[in-house]
Amino acid sequence: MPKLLVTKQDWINLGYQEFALMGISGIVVERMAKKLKVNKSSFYWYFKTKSDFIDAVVEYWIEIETNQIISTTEQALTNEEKWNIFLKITFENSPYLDFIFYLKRYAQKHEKIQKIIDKIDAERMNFTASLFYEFGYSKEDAKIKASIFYKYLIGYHEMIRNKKQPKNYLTEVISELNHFLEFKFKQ
Amino acid sequence: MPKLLVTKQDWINLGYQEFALMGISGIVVERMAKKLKVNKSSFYWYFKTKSDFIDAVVEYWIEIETNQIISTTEQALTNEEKWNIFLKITFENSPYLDFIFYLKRYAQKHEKIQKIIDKIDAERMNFTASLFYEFGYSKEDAKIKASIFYKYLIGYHEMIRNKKQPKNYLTEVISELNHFLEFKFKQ
DNA sequence: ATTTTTATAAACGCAAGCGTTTATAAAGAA
DNA sequence: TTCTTTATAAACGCTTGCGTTTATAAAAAT
Repeated sequence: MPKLLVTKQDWINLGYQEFALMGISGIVVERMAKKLKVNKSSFYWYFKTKSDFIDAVVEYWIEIETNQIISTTEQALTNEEKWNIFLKITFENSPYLDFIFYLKRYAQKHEKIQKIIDKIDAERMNFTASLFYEFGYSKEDAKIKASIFYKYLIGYHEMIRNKKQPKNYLTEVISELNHFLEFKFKQ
Repeated sequence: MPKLLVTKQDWINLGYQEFALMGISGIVVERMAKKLKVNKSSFYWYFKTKSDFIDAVVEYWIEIETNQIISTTEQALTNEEKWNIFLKITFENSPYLDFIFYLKRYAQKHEKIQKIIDKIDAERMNFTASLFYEFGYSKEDAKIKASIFYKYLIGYHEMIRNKKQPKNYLTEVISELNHFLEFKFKQ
């Protein structure tokens, strides 16, 4: 084989980035080829169709997005530490947060994707609920609070977009969370 | 003049619809012309550029979206009635809700639009806060509660998208709202 | 009754994007 | 060493979309 200029993963990484920035309309083969400084035939070598490519990108997103949140949080030893890490990870702004936003819109016409999204949303919600349960809520309350928390989280990110997030952003967040989350750790 | 097939407002209405469905990538002159069963020269007759068209669509959105919510709500006589109308209007699903979401993404590269959005968001938030103030909160509390409410509202719509909203959706909503909104009306 | 304005059609040239086909050079396998 | 596979380049045909230009018919103005 010739010297490999661009790997399959390079394409997926870029696709992930572009989709998070512009959604499905950001996935433009020739433009991505230009960015990777390679001919588009590289794309069609690795992926039969654009649709296959999207699938690969989504799979990659699943891998890094949710799994990382869960595994990172669960590394913590104490509940308080878990909570702090969880808050930091979930509320910290990132250019990739829009990925799921655009994916939900894309899913309007792609049932398979909608099922994936429902699964991911449920996983996140369940994980949050399990955290809240550990923190002292009953199972039922934990579920309800997680549901409210998740919606608040989405709204939060929607409101801070295109704004720079201050260093002490968690202070304000926690203060608002306290309006519907009662558990408190020693500070 | 010849018999007018398609008015300027027809174009704007369609643009409004398309943008709410697909964002900026939904504004495609020739596709819209096909939908209106007219030649695209009609478009370029009314609008010098696509950018001018977007501006007109945004202006239209401002007109009908926020103003309607506020004026409809304020028609109510009692506080309880206001609250009920407000809840119904804000939580009821509509295909046009995505307009502001896509507009926020569009605003990433259009500062003028971002300023419009900030203004609208502030207006909505202020209106909500003023409602909550009427309902008994202090001015400061009303502001905080409105801020939480608005985020919850956004998250709610993000979560029910692509799902059919049950008839009694308000029951669940109110039950969750009660976790951070204390005011209650006689039922 | 002309003339002007209005609103659309038809056609044009151009750029971008899709997916395919053909060519080719480097690496690995035989 | 020859043969095969791998990864990319170059070129092609086709479609979509942009914005412009030219033509034209109906209504309004003169």
